Amino acid sequence: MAGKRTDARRKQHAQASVDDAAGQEARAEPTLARERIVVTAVELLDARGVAGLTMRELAERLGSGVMSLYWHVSNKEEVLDLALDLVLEPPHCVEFGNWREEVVHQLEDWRASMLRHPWSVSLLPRRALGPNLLSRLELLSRALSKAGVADADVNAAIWSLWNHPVGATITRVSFTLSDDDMAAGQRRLARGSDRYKAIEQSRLLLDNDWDGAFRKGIDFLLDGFARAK
Amino acid sequence: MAGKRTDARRKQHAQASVDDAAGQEARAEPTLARERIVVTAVELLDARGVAGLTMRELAERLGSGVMSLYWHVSNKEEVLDLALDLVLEPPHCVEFGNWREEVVHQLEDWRASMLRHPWSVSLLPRRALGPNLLSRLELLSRALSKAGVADADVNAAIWSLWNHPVGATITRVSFTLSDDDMAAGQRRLARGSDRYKAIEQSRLLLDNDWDGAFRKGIDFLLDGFARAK
DNA sequence: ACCTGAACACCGTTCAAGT
DNA sequence: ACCTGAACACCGTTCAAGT
Repeated sequence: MAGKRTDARRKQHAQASVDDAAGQEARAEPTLARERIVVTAVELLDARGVAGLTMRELAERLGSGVMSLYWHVSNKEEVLDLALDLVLEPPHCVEFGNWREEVVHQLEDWRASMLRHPWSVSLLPRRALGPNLLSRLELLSRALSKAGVADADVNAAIWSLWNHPVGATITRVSFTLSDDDMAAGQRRLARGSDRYKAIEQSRLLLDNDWDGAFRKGIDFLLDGFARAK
Repeated sequence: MAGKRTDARRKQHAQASVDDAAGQEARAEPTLARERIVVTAVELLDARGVAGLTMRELAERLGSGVMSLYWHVSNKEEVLDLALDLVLEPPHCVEFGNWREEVVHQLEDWRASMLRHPWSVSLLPRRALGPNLLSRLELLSRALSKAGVADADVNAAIWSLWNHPVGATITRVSFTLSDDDMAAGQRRLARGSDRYKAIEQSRLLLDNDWDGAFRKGIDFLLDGFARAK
């Protein structure tokens, strides 16, 4: 969790890690192999999940020896960082008339990106924030700056909006169970039906309009901001 | 991610898995070892994080052979499930006068539990929901039933509240960096200072009043519900 | 009913070489 | 500058036995 983050003994080329955004036009050649690795890693993650990403398997898919990877990449950790970041690329900046639509669009796009690559959400908690995540945060901040939220509340407002897709996607992924698990869950609910009375009554776990609930959640927040104004 | 969830070839005693809530008073003896394992697993996770939890290390801490664990537990996966669930035990039901305080209390307690065991939040996405998580969902549903939210919105309201601590805790954990990372992040921001103008200006990443922002987020949502009523 | 050690099929990564 | 295979120190888990 904490880990050894001090990568002083990094190979020189590794300045071009997730960390830096500048200077990406120069020396495009060596970066190419790096990109191939990351793209293939994403494919592998899509196909086999986090547990399926193995340096050995990754190398095989690339038709190279395992250790060749380590010239382009310092770690398996770094492969995960890069794969996560690749998948979270923000949308090209669309200009909407009103800031409300802009916020909704940004958050829905983010959620959609994560749902397209369900492993990404499980990597979110333990990875440092990559540049693409930072860019999204920046875009969100800008959109919200037009909303006229009180100065004292604006940061809290940004974080609340930010947390919504994160939480919603995790919830969605962890509550989307195999049919077996679903059946087991139903049985569990039925067994202790007094314990989970409210859940059963509201059909909370069966009413799976995740998209609608997500959208409504954004609206609740935005309405809440308006009221706090 | 998908994985082999069909545990037909489970040892008999393993009916007493996370799944079931009934029949926990009978035959307390064998369960004791199970509990010891889980408690020790939590200690180990607290000390060394997810990567530090090893069946071998766990056995050593318990003073037993590695394979002894497998009589009480079918998997490392199951150890993680049980550890997660143990840590998410809901608070004893306190009766508040108003539902608003009740909701706030529940969500703050949940967040605090996760922050006490930061590894728990990284396990949330990939584990099925244990009984304690379900209980929390039930308690939240009940508290909110007194809020008078429109029928069509009540489930979306519950999910929005539910997602808030999940997202907030993940954000808090992944933005709480080592000092090294913090410095690196600052440098990154400074370098592309036009790219991250809004973030810098609002001092979003430096203003680390996480508790306050979390609480305000709840209020935004609750105010949003009131408006949608 | 409960515990065990040996063994298997994997991991990520170091190192010393190759071209 | 880029790639490689052998080797090391780990993993989780199966199996066949022990008590």
